[in-house]
Amino acid sequence: MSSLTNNELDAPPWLRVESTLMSTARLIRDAFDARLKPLELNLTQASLLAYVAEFGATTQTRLADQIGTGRAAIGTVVDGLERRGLIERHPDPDDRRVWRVDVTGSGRALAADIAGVDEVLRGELRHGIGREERQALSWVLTRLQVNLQSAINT
Amino acid sequence: MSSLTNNELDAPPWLRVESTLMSTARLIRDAFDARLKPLELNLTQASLLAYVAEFGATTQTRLADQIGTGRAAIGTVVDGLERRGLIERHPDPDDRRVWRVDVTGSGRALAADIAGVDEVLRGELRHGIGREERQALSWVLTRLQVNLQSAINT
DNA sequence: GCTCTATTGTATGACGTCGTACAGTATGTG
DNA sequence: CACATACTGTACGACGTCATACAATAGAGC
Repeated sequence: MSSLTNNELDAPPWLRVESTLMSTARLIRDAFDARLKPLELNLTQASLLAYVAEFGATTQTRLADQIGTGRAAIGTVVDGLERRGLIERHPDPDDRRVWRVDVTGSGRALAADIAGVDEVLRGELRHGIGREERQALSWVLTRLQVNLQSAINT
Repeated sequence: MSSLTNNELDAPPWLRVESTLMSTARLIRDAFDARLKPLELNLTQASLLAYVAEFGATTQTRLADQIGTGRAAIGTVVDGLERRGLIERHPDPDDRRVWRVDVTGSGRALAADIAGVDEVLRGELRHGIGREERQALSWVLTRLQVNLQSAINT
């Protein structure tokens, strides 16, 4: 069951806040996956479906950028959701290379469930964390991303 | 190239701070992997090696708990590092089920390089982020983990 | 119009991790 | 001592993602 990860005491000293952040990210994925399991979706599939339901017919490359995964991976995700009849690929009249990925009726219904799951879970995650703390978190994360980005490009 | 992930504007509204956190975690892994590449190590391998170098002969299950991955996966990581002569498996005189994973001479040398890489990179990541901000970040993350843990067990 | 470059989606093989099942061993209980 | 239960490391199959290479198509420059 591993109670939290005991990051403060005997974690390898060369990974502290960073490792806490990464284990938190894993827990977020686990929590969403657990809540989405009744819908037979994982977080990636749910993100894709929700995005298409929200913004309408979308290119796969755009989806890949939004979800944060490669184009190849998105292709298989789209395949799966399409097989289940949740989305459809329509040809784009203006660009014959691309598919316009759009949500179907049952897909839209499922997207509503996803939104419900999401709202409930995110409510739970806010317990004991004030608005200004969340904003501070967001700010530090953004700043961290800037530093990380320039660290990677070196 | 994707500049940062533009999470504030057109990210799916049902994922905000959480998605920022997850993409930050991915960037952390990427940054460490990039810096560790000259040593031909990824973050998991480096964590394992550094931990053993720091705390001495260690059980694989303990390593799995510390690194935050399953026992099966740790086994293959240990295999790889052992093949490269960086660590050794010694039988435990008191418990014939377990291996005592210990670092070799060359492993210890490489662990020193890892520590150097780590210190440099974490220094870069601190740019523009004050001590109290880092502490606040750590606090919120810990609190988030508590909420996540109880969300998962439901 | 033609040519060169960029972009889209896909196929393929690889990697890292997971979940499960398993044999070997330890530990507690009668 | 015998037995049941718990734990360690491993084998195996599965999944999700990645990197690369590719054909088809678009767009820019001549």
